[in-house]
Amino acid sequence: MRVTLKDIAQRAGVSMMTVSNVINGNSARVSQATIERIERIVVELGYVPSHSARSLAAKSSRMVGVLVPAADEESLTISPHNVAIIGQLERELRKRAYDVLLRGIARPGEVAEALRAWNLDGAVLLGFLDEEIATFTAASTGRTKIVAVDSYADNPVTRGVRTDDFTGGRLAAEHLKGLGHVDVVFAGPRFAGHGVVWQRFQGFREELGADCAVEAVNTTYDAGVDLGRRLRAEHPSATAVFATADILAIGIQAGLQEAGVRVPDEVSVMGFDDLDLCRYVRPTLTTIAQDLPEKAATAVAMLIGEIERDEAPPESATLDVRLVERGSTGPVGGAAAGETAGVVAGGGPAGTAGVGAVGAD
Amino acid sequence: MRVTLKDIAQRAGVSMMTVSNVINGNSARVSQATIERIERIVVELGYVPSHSARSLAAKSSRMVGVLVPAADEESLTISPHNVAIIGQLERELRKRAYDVLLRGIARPGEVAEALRAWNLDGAVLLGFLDEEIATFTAASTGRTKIVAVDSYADNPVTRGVRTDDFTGGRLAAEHLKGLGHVDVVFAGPRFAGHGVVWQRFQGFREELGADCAVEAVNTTYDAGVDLGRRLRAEHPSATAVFATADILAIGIQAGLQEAGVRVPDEVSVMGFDDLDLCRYVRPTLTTIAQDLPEKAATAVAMLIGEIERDEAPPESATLDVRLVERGSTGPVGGAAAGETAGVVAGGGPAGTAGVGAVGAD
DNA sequence: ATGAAAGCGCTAACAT
DNA sequence: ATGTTAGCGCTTTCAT
Repeated sequence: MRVTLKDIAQRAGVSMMTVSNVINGNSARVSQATIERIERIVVELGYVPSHSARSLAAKSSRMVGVLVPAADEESLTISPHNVAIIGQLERELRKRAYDVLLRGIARPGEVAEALRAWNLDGAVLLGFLDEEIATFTAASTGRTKIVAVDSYADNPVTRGVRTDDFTGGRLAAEHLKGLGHVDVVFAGPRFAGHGVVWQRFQGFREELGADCAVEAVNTTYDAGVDLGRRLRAEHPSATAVFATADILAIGIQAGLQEAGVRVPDEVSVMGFDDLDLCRYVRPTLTTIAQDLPEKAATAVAMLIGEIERDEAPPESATLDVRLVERGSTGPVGGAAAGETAGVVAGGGPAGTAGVGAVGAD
Repeated sequence: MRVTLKDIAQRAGVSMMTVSNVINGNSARVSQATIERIERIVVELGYVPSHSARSLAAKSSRMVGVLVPAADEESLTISPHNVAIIGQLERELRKRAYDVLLRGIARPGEVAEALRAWNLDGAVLLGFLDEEIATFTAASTGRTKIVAVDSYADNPVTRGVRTDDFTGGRLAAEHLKGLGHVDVVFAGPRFAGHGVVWQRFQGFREELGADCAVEAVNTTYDAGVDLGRRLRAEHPSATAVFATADILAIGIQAGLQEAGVRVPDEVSVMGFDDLDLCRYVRPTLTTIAQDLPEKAATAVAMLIGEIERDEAPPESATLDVRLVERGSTGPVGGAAAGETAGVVAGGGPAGTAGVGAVGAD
């Protein structure tokens, strides 16, 4: 059968509590000699603590939930962006000896349920909409600390880690404007007066200093292809598209090319995230990069801070973004136009050539 | 405080056991009237069972582990292929009311530890090497049922779900041979006399009916690029490459193009897996497809079968594969050679013969 | 059809 | 520096 604390205690001729203290590193209360003896026996017998028992007896489970949206009970298609984060979260949590419960959420009520069922110490909410988060937290979360990634739904029980989406939008506009683009399409999922997409739009719009068409589309490759195909017909004068996700941008680019539109010579395309994917496609995708590992690390640090040191709920964190120029963006009018503006194509990476060239508005 | 069984019992004027039976659907032992009364109170009070307590008292936890390799304690970079599977596994398990513990494994001992610490009912091992699995299972796994995905390490305690890798290799060779390719390079991670890669190689080699060069490279985009760049120099006469993973093939293709080699006109490239990625690149990637959702569903079905019905350890399952032809493979000698069959093309410089792609240069 | 007792493996709060 | 006493919330086993 299972090796228990009691077994160790008997074998060592001490009480269970002493063993418990040794196991949990409460060495202050035990003599060096017994510590060593117990540790030897633990190894010898191959003792593994029961987390269920600990979770039941103590107020903590050393387990945190990573909760992701599950469209319906039928699917859990994790977005490439969330995928990257989950891996990093697991790694950060494991380093700190926390285990991870991975859970798709189909109905709002499932959040509170998951938290209480396993007596989770904390939870990371990944990519939920602001209004969903409000719903979750309305249903009292008890003692579980919560951090929301990629959400602007600040409220008494939820802090967040997010990218500086507003600045990301600004940088995108700055880049496109610098290349001479004025007539631009903003493509992303439908948004209202808040949330990640809204922030990006605000920043983009403000920096652009002009109106821009908005295309509400799903964040998928296929939706992008569809938009790319009809872009010329519906926005004949547009010279650039800014998509709120790389996967969408890549689809748009493919749709454009399929329709015979040259990228970036006729239409420039930008994405957001800087997934590995951006380097795989042709032209390579210009995008706004966010530091995913840091995002995960920050989320975990915030969570653990609250859990272990019972720190005051920290401020929500906003991480920096930066522009990554690749091949999918170029000066208005195409390479030719860029060159007549005075730049000598020297063998530098495509896309960077035009930046200084078209500088004047 | 927490709502417990006891609270429900008191409120309903019955014993805890009756409530417990209702909660667990043991309706045979309770009258219809009390069932309804109890269910009403459960909802009213918002009762959520404690999984820790249940796991402790019962012999089951209704939790299964999804264990993935973690190169070192520092990283958990889940491969795109495993990522897709994890999402599907979670979905299948959630449908059956099992929770998922996601755990990166850095040291062999961590497997047994994870299983026992949480009293897991089962575990899915994802993408471990055959020899690693042997190590895990050597350290007795107790009552926990285990299924290994993508492994050939059959042994008394581990069944597996795998792709028909041998046939996959055969199909690849058949396709390339049909296009006239004879001088071909096999690219994949180093392999010995067993395992996924070995199977693919065996099938490939046998169908090809000729010797072929083997390039041992890591399964990454960058390693692929590197190989692509030097392919012409090191294998001047080769007309095709078969890579054991899409991501690798995509890198190879990029490296080739970068070196001025046209794909597929001068060199054809094939991958394995059929990730979404294959449709995003140009030319689109010909590959061997495996049904990932089915793979996950099968793994879960096997696991649950063992857990719940205590079925005899089933046979390991081998899933079908099929060829998906896209733009990265073509007849030896290039489109020109193919055109003798009747097709006239624009003879464009870039190798953009992919589906729907129009020459953009 | 329902209940009482015992304990799963552990830890918190006090002893000593 | 170590031991004792009570549970944590649930299920099992055996009554009734």
